[in-house]
Amino acid sequence: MKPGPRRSISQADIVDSAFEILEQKGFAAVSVRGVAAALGLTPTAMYTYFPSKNALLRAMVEQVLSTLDLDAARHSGTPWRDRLHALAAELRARLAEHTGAIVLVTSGPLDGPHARALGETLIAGFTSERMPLADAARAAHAVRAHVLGAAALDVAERPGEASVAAERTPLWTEATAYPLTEAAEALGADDDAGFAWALDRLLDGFATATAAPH
Amino acid sequence: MKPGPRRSISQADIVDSAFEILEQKGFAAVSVRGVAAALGLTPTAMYTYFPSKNALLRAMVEQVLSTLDLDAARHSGTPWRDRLHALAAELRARLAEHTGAIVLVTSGPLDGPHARALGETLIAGFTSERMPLADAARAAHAVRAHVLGAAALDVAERPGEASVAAERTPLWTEATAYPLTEAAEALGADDDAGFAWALDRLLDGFATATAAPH
DNA sequence: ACCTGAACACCGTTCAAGT
DNA sequence: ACCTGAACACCGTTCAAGT
Repeated sequence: MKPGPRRSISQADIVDSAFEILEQKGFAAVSVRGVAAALGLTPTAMYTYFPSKNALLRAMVEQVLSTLDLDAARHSGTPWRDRLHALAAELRARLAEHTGAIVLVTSGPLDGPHARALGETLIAGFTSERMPLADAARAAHAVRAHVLGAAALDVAERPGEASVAAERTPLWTEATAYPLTEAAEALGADDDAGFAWALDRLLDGFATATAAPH
Repeated sequence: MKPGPRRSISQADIVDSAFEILEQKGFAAVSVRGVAAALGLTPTAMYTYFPSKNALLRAMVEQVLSTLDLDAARHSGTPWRDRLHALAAELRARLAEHTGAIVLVTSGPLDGPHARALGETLIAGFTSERMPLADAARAAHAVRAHVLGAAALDVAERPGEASVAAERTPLWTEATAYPLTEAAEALGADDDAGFAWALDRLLDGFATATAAPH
C-alpha cells in the first residue's frame, strides 16, 4: 500500500464509517483521524473528500434526511394528517437511531438539499389543505421544531453515556421537591404515544386557526 | 503568584467566564484550558471546581435555566396561557442570547434542579386548568420540546459562523427546486410572531383535547 | 487526483509535588 | 484545600512530497 491514485473509497463510504463510529463510541469519538483509521487511510487523505470536519458532519445530516420517504408524504392517496404523522415519526426514529444525531443537527446550519426538500414537502402538505401560504410555512416550521425538540429531549432524558454517577444530582433534594413530575413519571408515559398525542394537538390547533382565521 | 490555598474564584465566576468565551468565540472555543487562561489559572486548577468539562457544561445549562422567572409563571394573577407565553418566550430568548447555547442543552442530560423545576412548573400550570395529570405531563413535555426545537432551528437558519462560503450548497440547483419555501420566505416571516403563533396552536390543541377527552 | 509523513497549534485529563 | 508543572494520549488542519 503506497501512495498514488487509489480511489478505493467514496464520500458515502466515509459517511457510513463515521456513523458506525457515532453509534459505537458516541459523538466525541467521531474524529477525522478516527474515521480515517477505520478506513485504513491517513488523516490527511480525508481532506481529499471533505474540506473540513464540519463538512463531514453536514454530509452526515444530509444522509440521515435522505432516508426520509418524501414521496410517500407527497402521495395524496391517504389524508395529509396521516402522511404527516408517518413522516414525523420517521424523522424522529432516524434521529433516535444513532445517539448524538441531534447534536449533529443542532451544531450547524440545516440548509442542505434534503433539509430544504423536507421543508418544501411540509409546506406543500399544509397548503393542500387550503391553508394560506404564510400559515403553512409557520406550520411547517412548527412541525420541524416539534420533531427536533422531541428528539433532543429524548436523548436528554436518556440515562446518558456522559453522566458518570458522581456527576449526577446529589441527595440534597431531601423531600420530593417535584411531586407532580414524580407522580406523572409513576403513570409510566410512553414516549411514542406522547409524541403522537402532542403532534395531534398541534395539528388540531392548525385546524382551528384555518377554520376561524384571525 | 505561587501555589497555595487562594480561593480567589468561585464556580459561578468560572461559569460566567465560560459564557463570555461562548459568546465571543463560539462553542468550540469553550475549553478547559481557555477558561482557565481567561481567569489566570492553570488548566489543572479547574479540576478543583469541576470534575470534568462535561460538569462545567452542565453547570452552564443550569445557570441559563436559573434566570427563568418561575415565580412569575406560578403566580395565578394572570391567565395561565399568558404566563406560559411569557415563560416560553423567556426561555427562547435565553437560548438565543448566546450562540451555541442549544448545543449545550442538546449535548447532555437535562436533569439539573432548575431543569426539573421548570418541568414541575409547567405541569402545575396545566393541571391548574383542570387538565388530567397524564395529559398535563405530556403537554409540559410538548412545550419544552417546542421551545427547544424552535431555538435549535433559529441557530440552524442563522447565517452560521461555521459555514464558510466554499462549504455552502453549490449552484447545481439550477431551477428553483423549492418554490413554496422561497415564496414563503418572500413573505418575510417574523420569527417571534411565528413562535407565538405556533405556541398558540399547540395550546388550542390542548384545549380541544381537554374539552372533549378521548 | 489521491495519498503519505512530518509538523503546528491545540485539546481533556492525570499525577506528583508544593503551600 | 488550592494550586503548579510536567506529562499522556489525543485533536483539526497545513504543507511539501511522492505516484
